[in-house]
Amino acid sequence: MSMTSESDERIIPNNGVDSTSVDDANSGGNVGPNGPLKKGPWTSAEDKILIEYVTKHGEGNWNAVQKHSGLARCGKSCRLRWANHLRPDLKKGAITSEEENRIIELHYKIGNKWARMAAELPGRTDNEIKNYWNTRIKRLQRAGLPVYPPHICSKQSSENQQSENMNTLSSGNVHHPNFVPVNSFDIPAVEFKCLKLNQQLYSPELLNMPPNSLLDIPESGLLAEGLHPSYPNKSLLSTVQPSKRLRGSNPLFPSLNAPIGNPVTGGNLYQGDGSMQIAQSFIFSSGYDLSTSDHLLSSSLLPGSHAVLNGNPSSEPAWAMKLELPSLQTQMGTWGSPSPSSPLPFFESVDNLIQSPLTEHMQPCNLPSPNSGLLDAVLYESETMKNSNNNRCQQISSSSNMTVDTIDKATHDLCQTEWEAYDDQISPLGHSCSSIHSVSTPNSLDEPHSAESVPGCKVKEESRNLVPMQYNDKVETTNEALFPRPDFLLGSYCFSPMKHGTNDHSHRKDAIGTLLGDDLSRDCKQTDTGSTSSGQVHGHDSCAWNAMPTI
DNA sequence: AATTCATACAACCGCTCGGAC
DNA sequence: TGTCCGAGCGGTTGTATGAAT
Repeated sequence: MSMTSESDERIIPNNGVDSTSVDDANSGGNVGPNGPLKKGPWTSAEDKILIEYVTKHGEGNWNAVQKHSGLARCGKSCRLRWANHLRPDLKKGAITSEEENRIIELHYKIGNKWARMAAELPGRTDNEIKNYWNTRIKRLQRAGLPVYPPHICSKQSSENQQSENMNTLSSGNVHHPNFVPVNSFDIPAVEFKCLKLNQQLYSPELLNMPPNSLLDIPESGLLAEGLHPSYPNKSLLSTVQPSKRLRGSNPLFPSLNAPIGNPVTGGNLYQGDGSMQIAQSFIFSSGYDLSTSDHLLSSSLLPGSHAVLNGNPSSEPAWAMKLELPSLQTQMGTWGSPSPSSPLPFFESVDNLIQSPLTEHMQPCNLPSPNSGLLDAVLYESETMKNSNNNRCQQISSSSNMTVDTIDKATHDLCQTEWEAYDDQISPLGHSCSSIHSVSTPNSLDEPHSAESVPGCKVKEESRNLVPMQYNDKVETTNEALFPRPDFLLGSYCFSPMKHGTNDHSHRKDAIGTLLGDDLSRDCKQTDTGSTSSGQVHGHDSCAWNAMPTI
């Protein structure tokens, strides 16, 4: 566009006001050492200065640019300008059809993760892709066309089908030739235990649905609960991503960087990214070939869960929602359902999801991680000790003594209740989220029923409260609820060696100390103060934990 | 020719994260 | 351990451009 990089004798815009003056006027109090920081379009002179600076000093330390080069631009602006326009490796010109297909495919899989999409498209920037996508979405929406071409969907569906035959991946066998554990450690089985659960939760009907139809399924309930929010994904990613950081898009479990199921507000509706991206990011960051990664990915996760907001009880028409939604809503209307506005097919599937016999899904969760067996054993022992000592907690959690059958029944009742209550919701989609969420995740402190709602295992309340997630204080509350299982914690530890820092060790010490009883009183206290709901979930977690070999 | 509208894209903004201190 | 700051991401806004009326 001509708006950038005119000569220093800038073309005066239509409004007759010199843009330089405008920029200066808009600088809005941002004052650098060289005067007010300029905003607005870059001039070629500024570009030149920036290029020279970067050539000389390299990328990074952007805030130093204005100091050393005299450029009246903030570091942020410099970085953006360089990344989006001045980088020598940028590919100019229109998006090619191949690139377009790739973008569509990637968006189908990972949603609005522009930076990661850009990483998959050499020479293209996240901004470029984002703009392209947004305009494309608008165009398609206006035309009433599907966002994702059928061939993309069919491809994904077929891959999903194929992936069903790859259960071994989800049972801890992650030794795919292309799946090279970074830093010479295996992927913790805890991760794949949960993946397996998810895989089984995803019925074929669900798999064949447009992926975004599943957006209601909270990641926290289907996958994230087995994962640690502060996974040292960055290190993993760094093996394939030279860039310093692709925050959000890169994290191995990006969704977990964000609050999952805010226990106070009753659930973060924006948590939708994760169930898909957890694995996707993992695949990406593991250097796993995308074409093959689909198997792994699909075996555990459905693509398209990126589209968030599905829980938003909005009464607006689907197309009126945020851009990311079309991938959910419009797909439903376009391909999935004869009635574009009807969510019924989706709910039918979700209903199956909830009503399906989770008990059997829990069974495979019992295999200890091949590489964490010792720690698991230690933790299990600590758990056993705790069981004997922590009667008070057990009393508080009366559900701890529930039998499997009892819990199954309770769960069934809960599901019934939830789905009956759905009638009262403005948005059934939104409630579908909360319904599943209530079964699978602790999204609210005032849902004690959920704690006992998970079938398939005896719930060990104390185990749920066992781990004080000090790993990441920002999600501590959530973590306590979502990742209470010791072997889950260990799962995070299995990754910890990759996280360079002093905290890992201390975290490990803290957690193990906790597991060995340091926090018994805390556990009880938490339970007393309503954290009973913190365990309202994770039936499979508890199951896996419960089913661990007794020492 | 003037106006309106849609499109494309650059740039900004708010937020989060991780590292340094 | 907490705070600060740099870096980066995703969403949004602003604006030039072209087509349609």
